[in-house]
Amino acid sequence: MGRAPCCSKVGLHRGPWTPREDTLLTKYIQAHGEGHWRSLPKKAGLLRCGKSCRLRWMNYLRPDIKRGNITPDEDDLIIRMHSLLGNRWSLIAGRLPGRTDNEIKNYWNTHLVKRLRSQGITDPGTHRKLAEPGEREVKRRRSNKNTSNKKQNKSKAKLILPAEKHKVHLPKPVRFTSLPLPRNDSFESNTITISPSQGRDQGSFGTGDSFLVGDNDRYGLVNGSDLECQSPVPTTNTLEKLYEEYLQLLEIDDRQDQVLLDSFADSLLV
DNA sequence: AATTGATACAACCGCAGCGAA
DNA sequence: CTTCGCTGCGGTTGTATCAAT
Repeated sequence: MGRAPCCSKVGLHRGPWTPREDTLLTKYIQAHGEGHWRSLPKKAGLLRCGKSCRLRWMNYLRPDIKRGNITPDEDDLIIRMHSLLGNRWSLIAGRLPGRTDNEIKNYWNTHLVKRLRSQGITDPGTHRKLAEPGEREVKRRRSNKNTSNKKQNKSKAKLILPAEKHKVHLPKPVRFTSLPLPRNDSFESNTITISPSQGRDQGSFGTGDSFLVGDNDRYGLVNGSDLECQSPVPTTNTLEKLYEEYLQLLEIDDRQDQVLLDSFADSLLV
């Protein structure tokens, strides 16, 4: 049983991506578009698994990714959407322009779970104060992965912490443009110039007409003039729209109509 | 200054869904 | 209808960085 691994792991790079790998991947996708992940690494000259390339692109290199701290509006939206959709991170991410499912998942696990618990919500997974029998779950597939390891125990221990410790983080580099990249399409209108030898200074962030791609000294600068610079942050209007949409859903939720909720969730997939 | 623990997030893993053959 | 391969998703792990001691 068991499928063959997505690719032979022999001789492939793993772990953090280097600026050179990022450049190779970006340039290849600029030229050939997304997709065909399996064959992409070879064609792009990367010693990476296709899956790894896809992940790197989707979560980090895509030009429409917005980096930077989650805003309070986004924060609230994530909580509301999670209460409706559960751990369907990709659906939630789909409603937060520029945010990736991985980012939202991480944010949920590192910030929101703790915060909800500190607010007395003992089960952030269901947003309930007390565990209730027969609670509905929007669980996807896996059911019995009994991987209780030290990490998990550690995480559980963390969740007992009474209050979130507030930390101030430097803003992560921001990618401007929300143009969706059509699959297998070229980047003609989305040219990115990456020069790893330039601007290795986080202080460059947001200054002049250039901004960082990536963090700290690992990545180069992108010339802002080469990009379609659109609002890096959803406008208040956008968020208000989303709020309205979900307030309506909350009304539905009040009626505890799971069928409707599920159909809504399905509609998001369209 | 060194060590230890906590935190954040990038990256990996394995499985399910889906379409093509 | 079945099989196979690719892609996408969510859970989990690894590790760099920061804070506390």
